[in-house]
Amino acid sequence: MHSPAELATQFRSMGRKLTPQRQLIFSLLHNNQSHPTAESLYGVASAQMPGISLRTVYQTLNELAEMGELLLIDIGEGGTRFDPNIDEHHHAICSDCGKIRDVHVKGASSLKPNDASDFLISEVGVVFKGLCAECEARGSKRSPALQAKMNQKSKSSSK
Amino acid sequence: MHSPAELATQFRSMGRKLTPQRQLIFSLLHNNQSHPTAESLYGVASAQMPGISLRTVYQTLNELAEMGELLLIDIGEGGTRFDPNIDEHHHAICSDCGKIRDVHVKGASSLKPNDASDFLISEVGVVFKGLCAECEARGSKRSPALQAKMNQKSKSSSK
DNA sequence: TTGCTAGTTAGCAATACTTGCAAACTAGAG
DNA sequence: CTCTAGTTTGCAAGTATTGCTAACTAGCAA
Repeated sequence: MHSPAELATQFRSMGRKLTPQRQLIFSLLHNNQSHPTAESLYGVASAQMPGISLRTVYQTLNELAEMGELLLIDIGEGGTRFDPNIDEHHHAICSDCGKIRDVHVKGASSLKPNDASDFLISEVGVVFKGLCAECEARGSKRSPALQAKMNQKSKSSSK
Repeated sequence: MHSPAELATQFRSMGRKLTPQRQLIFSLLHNNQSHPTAESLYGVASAQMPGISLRTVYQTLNELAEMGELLLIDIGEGGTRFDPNIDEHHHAICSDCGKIRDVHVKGASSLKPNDASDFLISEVGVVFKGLCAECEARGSKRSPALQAKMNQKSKSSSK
């Protein structure tokens, strides 16, 4: 994502207005590596600007995504995550704490399905699931049942 | 996924009952490559067993997933997709028609993030986005804006 | 075959996430 | 300073999924 200042210019040049709400969201997103959900961003934003609406957060997030300044990640856990990092990268998701980490993968962009030569690839995404360093160190272990349940669709793990 | 007959045995051996509803769902899932949503399966199931409940479809699907007989795929488009193919494989998703295709990728399992050596990988997933042969042939082109919108979170594209 | 009971189903309420809508508001051009 | 197109809010509505529970039934045992 571009810097708040650059985004400001960009917004104006598109006939969009630079409102305090948008400025706040830009700044909260800048250098944000936490892959926040709309809701979590709203939480932080509310602290600094009481009264800001969740609707506005969603709206601005969607606008940024449309402009290609944000990526949307959907890991099937609660809501959509927003990623201000738009360089080519991939994700490592901890199945225990749910944290998502940006990672780089050598050779990822040259991957090809070996049984779908007729598919015109425009984008390749790699997702690693496993344990992050902290959870591994903590010796975190869950019952296979719970683990399975989590891998499927836990709606509340990391909130 | 195992055959309906094998699943029947498996269910019973776990103290679960083999109901007509479950049998129907097993058979609808067997050799199903369409990556259905719960809703779409419900549609087909209803045709053959009027009165079956969507709740039951969800329930059975979740049970199968817990047993490891199904994989859940979440592509951030409408609902969760269920994949009876549980062998190692990956997915190619057409950004135009939304279809998901199972593909195999040589070397995928040996991919590693090159900047997260402390992450303990348990699973690697590769997703290709692009155009399937049909959509490509049809010369399908969408406006960049719409395209962006679709990539984000279209809730109604392929239903 | 019958009866019993643990496991299931159906249906609706409830929840979580996200968007649609309309009225009130405001950034920024002139 | 004015005006207006673009914004923000708050709430209703929509979609996807699960919780709850009364009625039902598969499958065991007699």
